[in-house]
Amino acid sequence: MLEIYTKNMDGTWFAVACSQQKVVTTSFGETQQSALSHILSNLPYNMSFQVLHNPTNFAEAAITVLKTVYDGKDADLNLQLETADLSVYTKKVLKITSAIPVGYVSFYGAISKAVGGSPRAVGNVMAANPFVPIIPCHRVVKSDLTLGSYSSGGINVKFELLKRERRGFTSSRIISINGEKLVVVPVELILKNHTRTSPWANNKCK
DNA sequence: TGCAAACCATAAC
DNA sequence: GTTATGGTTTGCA
Repeated sequence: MLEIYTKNMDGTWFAVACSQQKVVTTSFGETQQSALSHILSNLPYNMSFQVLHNPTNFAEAAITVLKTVYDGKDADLNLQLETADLSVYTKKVLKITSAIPVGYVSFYGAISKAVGGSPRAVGNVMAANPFVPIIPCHRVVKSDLTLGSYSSGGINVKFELLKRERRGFTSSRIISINGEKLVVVPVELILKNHTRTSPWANNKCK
């Protein structure tokens, strides 16, 4: 039986769905309803579940990880994620995305070069990411250094997440995961670019 | 800059 | 099966 647990921390609702000591999907949102409905949209249509009022230790621990990542802190990502139902391609994209360190971002195109497929296909995987923000799809941006989009909350949320992940890095680097190489650049580059071009950051529309 | 075409894994018919 | 849809990129005017 799938168990769903939601919790409000510092004004944001976090939600996890777990089964057999594994995380099946996660979410967060402004309201309990938005977090919950996002969770449900990631589940098969008629899967049965129960909403926990008293969390298991595992659910509580999972929520804590969500909150830690959300706050831009370095998290210990030792959670078991249930990926059995995902396609091979999706798993590859999620895996390489999870290797992007805090304080850096990468690009849709860079990821598609590493794992195959096209930038759009990578974007599709991100949009359907079952493990936000544990799998840091907010660290994937467009190659022109603009944010792109963010389906779980919009680009304002993406921007805030990245802002909290600033670590003061100054140069890009290449990380290697399973022999595949991926360029990552300091998140500061994106923040700088965003404040310069964003309509709401400088009070100007265009 | 702005637009159009190519990109390719999924979801929806 | 086939078509439609993107969290994109690139090239060309």
